[in-house]
Amino acid sequence: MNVTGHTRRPASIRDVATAAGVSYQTVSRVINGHPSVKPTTRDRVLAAIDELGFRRNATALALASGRSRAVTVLTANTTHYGYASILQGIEESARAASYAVGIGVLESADEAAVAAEVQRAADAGGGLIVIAYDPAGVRALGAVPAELPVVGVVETPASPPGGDRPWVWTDDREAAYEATRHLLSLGHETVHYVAIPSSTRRTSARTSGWRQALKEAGAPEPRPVQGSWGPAGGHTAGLQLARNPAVTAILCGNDDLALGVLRALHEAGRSVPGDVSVAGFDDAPHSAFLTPSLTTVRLDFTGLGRAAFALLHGVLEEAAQIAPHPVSVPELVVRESSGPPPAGA
Amino acid sequence: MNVTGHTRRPASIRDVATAAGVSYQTVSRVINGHPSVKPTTRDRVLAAIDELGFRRNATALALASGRSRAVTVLTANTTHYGYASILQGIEESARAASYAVGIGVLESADEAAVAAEVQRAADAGGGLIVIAYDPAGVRALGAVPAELPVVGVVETPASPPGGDRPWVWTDDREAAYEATRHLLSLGHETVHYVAIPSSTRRTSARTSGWRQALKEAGAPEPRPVQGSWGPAGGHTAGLQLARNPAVTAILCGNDDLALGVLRALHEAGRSVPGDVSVAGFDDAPHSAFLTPSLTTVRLDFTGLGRAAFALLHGVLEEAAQIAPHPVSVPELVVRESSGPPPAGA
DNA sequence: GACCCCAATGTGACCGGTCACAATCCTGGC
DNA sequence: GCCAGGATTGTGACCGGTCACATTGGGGTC
Repeated sequence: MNVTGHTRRPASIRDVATAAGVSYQTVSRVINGHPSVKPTTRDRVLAAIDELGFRRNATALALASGRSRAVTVLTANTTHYGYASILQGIEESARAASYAVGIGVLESADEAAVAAEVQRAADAGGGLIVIAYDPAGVRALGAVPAELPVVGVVETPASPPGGDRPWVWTDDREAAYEATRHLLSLGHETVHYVAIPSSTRRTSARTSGWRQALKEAGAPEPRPVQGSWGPAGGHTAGLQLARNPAVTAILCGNDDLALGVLRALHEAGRSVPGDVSVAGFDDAPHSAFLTPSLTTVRLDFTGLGRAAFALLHGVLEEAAQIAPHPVSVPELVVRESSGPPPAGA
Repeated sequence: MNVTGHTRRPASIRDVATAAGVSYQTVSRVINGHPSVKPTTRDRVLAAIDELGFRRNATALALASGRSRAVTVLTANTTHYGYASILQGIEESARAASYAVGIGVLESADEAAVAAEVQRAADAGGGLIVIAYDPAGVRALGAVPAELPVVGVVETPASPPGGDRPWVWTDDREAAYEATRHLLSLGHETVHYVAIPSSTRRTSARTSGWRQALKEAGAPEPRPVQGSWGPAGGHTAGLQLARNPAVTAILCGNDDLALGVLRALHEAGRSVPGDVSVAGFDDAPHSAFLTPSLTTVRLDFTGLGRAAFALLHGVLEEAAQIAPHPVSVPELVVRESSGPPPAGA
C-alpha cells in the first residue's frame, strides 16, 4: 500500500513497470493474466502494483481497447416499482460482472428528445438496455443505431419495434389471462379493465390476455378504461366505474392503479370485495398491506432485469451463454380484494 | 449527414480535419468554441462535421483532458420512494448539464463490500454523490478518498461522517417536530414513534425532532419502536403497538412503515383515526390514496437530488454558483389518518 | 519600407492503456 | 557444440482527443 502520502497522479502501468524493473508491456500482461510471464517476474510486478496502489484506468482501457464494460439503461421513469425493480436487477448482475451502469431518463416521448437521449447513451460507450414499456421507450428502442449492442425490455415480443434484436419480456398476456379467469371463476359476470398507457398503438399484452379470458368464458367485453401509471389515474377511472352498479370486478393494469381504484370505490361507498372485486398487477411491496390487501399477479421484474443484462452480456462478450427465452412465469396472488359477487347481482 | 452506408469507425477529428482541409487542432478549436478561428474556416469545419456525422468521443475527451462530465450515485437502494426520487432529481439536472449518470448499489453495509463499490465508482471517473441515509451509505461516504469530488445526501448535517465536505439534507428534525406537534395539538396525550433504521449509532434527526416536540409539550416519551424500511416492518411494529390500548397516536419514520402500521391496526380491530391516529413521512405518491388517506410530511426529494448535483457541479467546475444551504422546507400534509383521540382516552 | 504584434493555424508530445511485431533468452535434439 | 523453436520480454504505433508551443500572415505604426 502507498503510505508515502504524496498521492499525486495515480500510478500508471509505466510507473509500475519502472518500479518492477520491467517494460510496461509486461505489466499489461500481468494485469491481463497473460500466460507467458515468468512467475518470478509476475510476482515482482504484483508487488509493485500493490506497493503503488495501482488500479487500471478504465477510461484508458476503453479508449485503447474499444470495450468498455458499461451498460446504459434508458428508461422513461425510475420511481415506479416495475421500472425501479428492473433497474435494480440490471445493476445487480452488472455489478457481479463488474460492469458500470449508467442511466438515462426519457423525460419526454418527443422524437427529438428521445433521439438526443439515445445519442448520449451511445456516446457513453458500451451496451444499451432500453425499457420499452411506454411510447418513449419504444421510440428510443427504435432510434438505436443498428451497430449498437442493445437489449430491449419489452411488453410483448411479437412484432418487434426495432427489428430482430434481442429482447426480454414477461408473459403479461398470460398473467392478465389468469387474473381475469380468477375473477370470473368467483362468479362475476364479467371483468372490467383499467389499462395502463399502452406502449404502442396496438393492443397491449395485458389487454389481450384479459380479452381472451372473457371471450373464452363467453363474458361480455366492456370497453377498457384508460388509466395512467399512478394512483391518481386509477382514482379517476375508479370513480367512473363506481357509478355503474353493474360493475362487480375490476382488473387494473398495475397495483398503483388498483390502489386508486380501491380508494375511489371507498369514496363511492362500494365495499371491496363485498360489492366489487379488484385485482392488480405487479405485486408491489405495499400491495399485501393495503386494506383490503390486494389480489394481484406477481411479476419478477428483478429477474427480468437480470435476464436483460445477461443477454446483453452475451452479445458483448462471446462468453455468451444466452438463455434462449428468459421469460419468467407470472404468479397469481390471491388476497382480500377479490371475492364472489354480491348475492343480488 | 452520412448517407454512404459504410459507417465503419465513427469519424474522428482527424477525419474531419482532412475533409475540411485544416489541421486537427483547428477542428478541436471549433468544437470547443475557441474564439480565434476565422469564420470562413469555422464554417468549413462545421460543414465537414455535419457531413461526416462527427461526434466528439467522450472517452478520449475524458482521458486527454481529465474531466469527464460524469457523476456516479452511490446508494443502498433504488426502489424505495425517497431514494428513487433523489436519483431522479440528480439525473434530471445532470442531463440538463449534459453529465452522464452512473449508479452503484451498496448491497451490503459490509466494510469490504462498501470499499469495493467506492473504488468502482472512483474508477468510473467524474464526481460522486453518496446517499447516506443508512449505514451502508454513511460508511461509503466515509470511505471516499479525500481527493475525490463528492457530495453527500445526508440525514443530518451535524457531526459529518466524512470530514468537512459538501452535503445536502432535508430538515428531518423540523419535519418530525411539526408532525408530532400536529398530533399533540389534536389532543393526544403523547405520540409513539416507529423509527426507520438509523444511519448511525446516534439518534436520528427524525427521532430527535419527535422527542423535542414531546418534551416541549411535557408529554411522556415512550420508547421508539424499531422498524425497517418497508411496510412489513411497519406491520410488525404496528401489531406490537396495537396491543397497548394507551396508544392513540403513532408517527412513522416513512410512509411505507405507516402503511404497515395502518394494516396492523386494522387487523387488531382498532380504527384510524377513531381509535388511533397515524402520521407518516415523505408523502409517497400512494399515500394520498390510502384508506384512510395518510397524514404525512412532504419532503422534496427530487429537489434534494437536484441540489446535490448542483453542489457537485459547482465543485467540479469553477462556474460554481453554489447555493449555500440547499435545504428544502418540509410541509405537513394533514389527511384522514389523524384526528382527535377517542373520547374515553 | 522595416518592424512589431496579434490573429489564425499547425506541430509534437501526451493521457494510460492495448495491439502487432521484433528481439532476446533458454532448452532440447541431433 | 550448433541450431530450431517456444517461452519471455521489449519496442513502436495507435485509440481520439487535449495541451503547450511554434509558425505563418497581415495590418498597423513610425
